[in-house]
Amino acid sequence: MSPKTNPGEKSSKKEQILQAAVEMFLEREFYVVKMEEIAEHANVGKGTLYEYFSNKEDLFKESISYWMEKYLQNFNESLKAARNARETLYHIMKVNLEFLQENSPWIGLLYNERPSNMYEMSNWFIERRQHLLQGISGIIQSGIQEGDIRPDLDIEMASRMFLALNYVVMGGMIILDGKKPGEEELESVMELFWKGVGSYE
Amino acid sequence: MSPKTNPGEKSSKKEQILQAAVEMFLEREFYVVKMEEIAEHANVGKGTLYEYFSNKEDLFKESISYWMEKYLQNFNESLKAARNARETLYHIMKVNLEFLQENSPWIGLLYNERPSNMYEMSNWFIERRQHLLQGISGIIQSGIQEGDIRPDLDIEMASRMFLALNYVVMGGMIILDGKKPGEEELESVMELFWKGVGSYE
Amino acid sequence: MSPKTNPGEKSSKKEQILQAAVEMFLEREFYVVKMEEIAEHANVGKGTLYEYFSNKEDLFKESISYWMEKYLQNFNESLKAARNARETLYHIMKVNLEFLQENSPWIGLLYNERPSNMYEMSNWFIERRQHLLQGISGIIQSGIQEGDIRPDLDIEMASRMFLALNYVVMGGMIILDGKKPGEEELESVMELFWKGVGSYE
Amino acid sequence: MSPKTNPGEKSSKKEQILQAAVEMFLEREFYVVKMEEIAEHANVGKGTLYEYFSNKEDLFKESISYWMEKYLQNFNESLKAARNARETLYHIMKVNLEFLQENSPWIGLLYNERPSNMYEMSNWFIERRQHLLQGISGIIQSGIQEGDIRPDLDIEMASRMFLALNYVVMGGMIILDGKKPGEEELESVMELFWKGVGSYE
DNA sequence: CATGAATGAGTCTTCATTCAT
DNA sequence: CATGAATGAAGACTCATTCAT
Repeated sequence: MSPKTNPGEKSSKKEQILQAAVEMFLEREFYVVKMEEIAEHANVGKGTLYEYFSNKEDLFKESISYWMEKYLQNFNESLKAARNARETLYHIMKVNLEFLQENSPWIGLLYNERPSNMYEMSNWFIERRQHLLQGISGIIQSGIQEGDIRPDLDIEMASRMFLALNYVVMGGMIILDGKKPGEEELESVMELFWKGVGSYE
Repeated sequence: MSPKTNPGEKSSKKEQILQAAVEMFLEREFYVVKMEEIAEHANVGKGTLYEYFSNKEDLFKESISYWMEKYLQNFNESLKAARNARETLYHIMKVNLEFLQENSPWIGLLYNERPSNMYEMSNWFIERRQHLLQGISGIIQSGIQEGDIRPDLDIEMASRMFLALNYVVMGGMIILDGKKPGEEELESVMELFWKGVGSYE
Repeated sequence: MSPKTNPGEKSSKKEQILQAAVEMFLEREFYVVKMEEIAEHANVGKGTLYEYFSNKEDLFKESISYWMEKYLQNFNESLKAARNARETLYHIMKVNLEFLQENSPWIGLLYNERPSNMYEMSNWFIERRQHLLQGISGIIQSGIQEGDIRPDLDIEMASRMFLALNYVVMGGMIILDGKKPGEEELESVMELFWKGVGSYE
Repeated sequence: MSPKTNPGEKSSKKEQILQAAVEMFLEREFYVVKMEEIAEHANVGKGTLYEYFSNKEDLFKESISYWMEKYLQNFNESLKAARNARETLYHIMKVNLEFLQENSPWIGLLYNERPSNMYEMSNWFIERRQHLLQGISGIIQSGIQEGDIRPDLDIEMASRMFLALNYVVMGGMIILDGKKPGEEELESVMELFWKGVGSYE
């Protein structure tokens, strides 16, 4: 009967706040989101926020981290399944897209190179981004070993390009067009990544 | 007597402000830049800002536009020279990079898909971005006609990808690594864009 | 079962709180001491404070009263012993000093003329202070009757002066110089009070 | 016509605020005085306070200092006139009293030994207090040389006693009784200081 | 009785904007 | 036109107090 007896179903108050906070921070800028709004959105009192987070910045960091952690879990799961490089990347792109659609168009936070004035946070982001890049680099290297990917490319650059592609897909399709990309579109993007734009001359 | 009588030597007060404003907005977030700072930086009184701009948001828009217009001029010039698609794109990438290095790492403003809460502004950006995309689409289409680019690709997607690549190149090299990308790196990026990552099967 | 069944060994919860509260209020300002801190210091829950005291002001008053009552007991005992005026006053000064050293430099609360904005409290203090003044007045009157004190002085003023001297002695020696005044210093202060500064003309 | 043309008559805005602030801080505790009230009392906007003082504590310090400086000027002038010790001290007491009546009953701030938690301020006070004590010590020493004051007394203690007496006079007469002490009362206090309470046995 | 999680009224402080000079 | 002193609306944060358990 107590809220604690049902831990899986009813999130703790801290998570309740975290959930409300990400939603707002992912939609609007840090400076525009007001603590009071977050409290309202989370159905708690203004003071309660400060029971769990020492200040706005802390709440911001923790809420973004909270969300990003979930994103990275997703990403890591995509890496596990044994598949060839192309399929793995395709799968990542797909799962990624689904995650974003369910959650928020805000993976930009992760891809964005923008140097925030919240330097501490910025470092946190850069680290996570490195993690993503390394994961992708790994796939590309496997791809090279298996002969699927040409061995003469700049691996790091290619990884970054893949990240950017996700960004493009996300940005172009979800945000701007507001449509859920189907297999077709994903395939088209993968083709670009795989074959490039050049024609066989 | 008018400040315009000396156009080449002394920029008008409005331009003076504009110049100071971009510099600050390109470096720090909108909400962090204070009107007073801009006034100081521009060597004018705080009240003077309001002689030329109705409010902070307006100053922001105008100053960013001012800067972006210069960027677009650059971009448009890259389009003019008669060259094949690949050379044109390469040239755009190069000039783009140089412009950014001389100015600021902030082309993110242009590439960023992030929907600002300044919706009006956002639309302005989206329009300019469309202009960029159309320019690139044009080049790609020419490329297709000339047989340099394979005709079966999704042109819009490819254009977006090119934009993202610039962002990635810029972000990865200038901001994160702090190094000036040379011909070599640019070539490597173009290769990726052109050939993709896949090996010749 | 009641906490009072063990009166000597374990003080009641109320006294526990009272004790913790005085210690804090005597050291830091009313507005700086937080209810939560008091609760922690007293090893009780925050809510428990409100079981025994209706609010912070009440707790303040009661805790200060609690402490002051102990002080007044001390004072009253000094009055009892049959001695001549000078010895009694000397004794008061001495005992007073000892009490302060064992407890806190905060007799200022009692001597201080400062009108607090807690007017109710202020009245309480003034009453206690009157009690002190009356006790001292009584001694001085006895001294006059016994011929030890000159009969032409302003008794009330002299009483106040004696109080102030205690304050000055206390303040000057304990707080500022941080030294324990010995018989010598006390004697020197009594001399001043007794003979004044003037030379025999 | 401009307010600046009449500098002696109409105080600058900073002084205007300072004046309002002392009045409030001298009457009520730091934590009880609200910035908004001060602004109202000074007839300026809330924001204006922050044009001249960086925060509440700063305003407090500056306003108290401002007032105390005026007090010390007064005190120093009392020292100048060539008179014998007793007359000088009497004069100090009198002028002191007048100053307090015109200004505020708050010289307690200066006499008070209470260690504030605003340590910086506290040091400032202690220094000023030392200045007072030294001034008085000087007078007492002169008195000894001139044979008016007995040479065997503890000069520092006597100085402190004199300060305390002023406190007593101030507290007892102005604050508690609310009456303006006349020559008679002052004389009575001086007598106490001079002759002490003891009778010639 | 005891508790401490939850609360929101109340503060200080910032800063875009105005307007008298 | 140019200025910067003045302003107050708005927001982050604190903490005494309540109340469900």
